[in-house]
Amino acid sequence: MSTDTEGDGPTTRIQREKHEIILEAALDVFANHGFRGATIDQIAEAAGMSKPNLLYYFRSKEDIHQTLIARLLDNWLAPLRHMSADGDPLEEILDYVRRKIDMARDFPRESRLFANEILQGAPRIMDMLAGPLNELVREKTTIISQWMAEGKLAKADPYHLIFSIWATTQHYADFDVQVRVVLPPEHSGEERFEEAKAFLESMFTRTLTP
Amino acid sequence: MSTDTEGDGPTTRIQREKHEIILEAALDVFANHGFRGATIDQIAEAAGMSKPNLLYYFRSKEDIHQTLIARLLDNWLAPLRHMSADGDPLEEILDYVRRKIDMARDFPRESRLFANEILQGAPRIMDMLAGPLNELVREKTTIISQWMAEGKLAKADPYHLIFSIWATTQHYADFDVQVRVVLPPEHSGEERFEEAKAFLESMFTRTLTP
DNA sequence: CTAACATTTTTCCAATCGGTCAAAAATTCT
DNA sequence: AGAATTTTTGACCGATTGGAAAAATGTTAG
Repeated sequence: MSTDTEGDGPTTRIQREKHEIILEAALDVFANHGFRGATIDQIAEAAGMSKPNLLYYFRSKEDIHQTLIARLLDNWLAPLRHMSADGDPLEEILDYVRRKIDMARDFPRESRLFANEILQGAPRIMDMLAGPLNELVREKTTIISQWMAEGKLAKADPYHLIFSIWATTQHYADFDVQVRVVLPPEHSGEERFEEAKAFLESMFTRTLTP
Repeated sequence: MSTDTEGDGPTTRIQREKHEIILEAALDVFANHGFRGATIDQIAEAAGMSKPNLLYYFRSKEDIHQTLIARLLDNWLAPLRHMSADGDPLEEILDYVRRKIDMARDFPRESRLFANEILQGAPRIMDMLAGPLNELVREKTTIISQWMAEGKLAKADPYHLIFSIWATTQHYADFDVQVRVVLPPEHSGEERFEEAKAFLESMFTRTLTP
């Protein structure tokens, strides 16, 4: 029978492998061309198989994309979830910044996939934004506000603080091409992520130190 | 349809008007769907004309897009160009931040057009990035470094400072959907730009005050 | 009015798109 | 081994795409 039914039914070794290969290839293509810009042929070629063969494993282009997005969202919120009310306030936030920079370095395609989705109006993830993300942010901004009220952090709008963390960190993945072209040659190696980390640590420390 | 007014130029008047209408419509479509995701039919419909009629004014979809990009780049670099070595260092930078936020509010489609282009690897504006933009940034980072060396600003990497300004300000245009969904209802009106401005002024002031 | 020109519409086309289907090939099961 | 099942392929389809051609419709100058 076909394997593209939803449930985690009996999947063979080949099926699991091919699914992985396809998703890996699709991540590459979707991240660089967006949903509309990507073609099944492109993904199939990147995955080393024919288009009908790919469609044997996934019902449709949407199906692949949705699977990719669903996987992404888990890891995407992890760093923010990790922020704990029990830790040292500044250190918790700096940790969050560092983790996000690491993600921009280690998973740039995932970041661009997400960025593409938001840019196009987030049609496929609006529920997640309005639901889990909204709630998570509300929860964490509450913690941050608490810290500020207790004098452990300088007062600032916690929502815009989070936006600025998202923006600055994801920028190094989403606008990587621009960053690399603009940076002078002696800084355009992989060390730009460590430089960014240092800069952002300093910026947010100054911003949040009471 | 057509016509009104007599013309000063034999053929230029109507053409200029239609060109404007088309570019305005195309900006809307390109910003929301990307280059590949946009169709000539969509643009034509938004411009209130038929596809062949649109193609009478522009040779191709690329032609429209390139015209749009070329126009954008002028205004895009204007705020950074405006930064002067003669002004008060901190105030020059805060001015830049404010102008960029204003642009995110007043020209979000242009920002998303640009973001789309960079996300896709900047194939059509690589020359501009590697040329004029690179040089402009080099020029301004030199000024900033000078200010820091003179003790007028706290020391920080000027390139990453500029990146953080780009990222935080453009975020409010490019990720507008997310920003609106995440912000609590009482903050999701148009005042979010003023809040952002206040937050970013504070952040960059703290970051750059010696 | 009419000729010259500018604009618009109608019709069409080749390429590409996402996706189907039946049959071949490979694999697994007994 | 052979049967049953899974995987792969090739041939094909309808819809959409960017775009061309040319006729039809204004518009304007003489």
